[in-house]
Amino acid sequence: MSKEIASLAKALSDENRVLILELLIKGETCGCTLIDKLPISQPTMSYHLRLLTDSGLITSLKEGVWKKHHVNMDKIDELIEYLTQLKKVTTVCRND
Amino acid sequence: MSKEIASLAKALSDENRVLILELLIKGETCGCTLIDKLPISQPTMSYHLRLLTDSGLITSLKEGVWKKHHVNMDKIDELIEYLTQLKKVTTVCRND
DNA sequence: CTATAATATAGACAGTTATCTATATAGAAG
DNA sequence: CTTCTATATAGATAACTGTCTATATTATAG
Repeated sequence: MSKEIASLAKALSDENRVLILELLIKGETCGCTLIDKLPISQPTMSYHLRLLTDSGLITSLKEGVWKKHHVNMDKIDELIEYLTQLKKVTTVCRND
Repeated sequence: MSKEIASLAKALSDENRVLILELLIKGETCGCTLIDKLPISQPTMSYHLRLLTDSGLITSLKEGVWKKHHVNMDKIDELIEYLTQLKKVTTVCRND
């Protein structure tokens, strides 16, 4: 559990990756349009997209020459759920 | 914004730090009791607690010999809020 | 003042990360 | 088949991370 959370958090621990996620979620799907919007080279973008894919936060589908990327809402939900649960624990058990 | 999120995520990107957060939230407050529950040395624990403090995810208060640590719910909320907002964007703008 | 307990700092080190340039691969179009 | 476009891989590199041991600091108690 905490290992999975740490792994998702690691994927989000770089500003460029957070920005990529935002762009993807706003409707961008293709790496080629993303590179114009971030101050990184194409190989670096490829690297970040692979990391995000590995973490499960995005899914990638090859369509001819392009690759379409999508944010995996389940993983976002997983994070929200974990953090929400964390808050609940406090309200019940805090005893200092 | 995305920079702040990346920074919070980075603080959560290590399993031991996630575990520390869970222990703190369950009522633990003192580093000295934490070290018995994680497979790390005292200096390493000190290192993680400092990182968590720097990120704002926990606050630390010296009380005599001990130091009491508390999870900062505002930061947790900040993360939840951001992720929730991210989901909303999708529902409205997705056009692929 | 000295001993004990909690925490911090210093220094070392192996492993990981984000980045680049240069090059390769794969598919589409002429 | 060649050219163009999108993406991936290789190799290099500087910076950062998590960890340790050893030592220092700080506060309490005797």
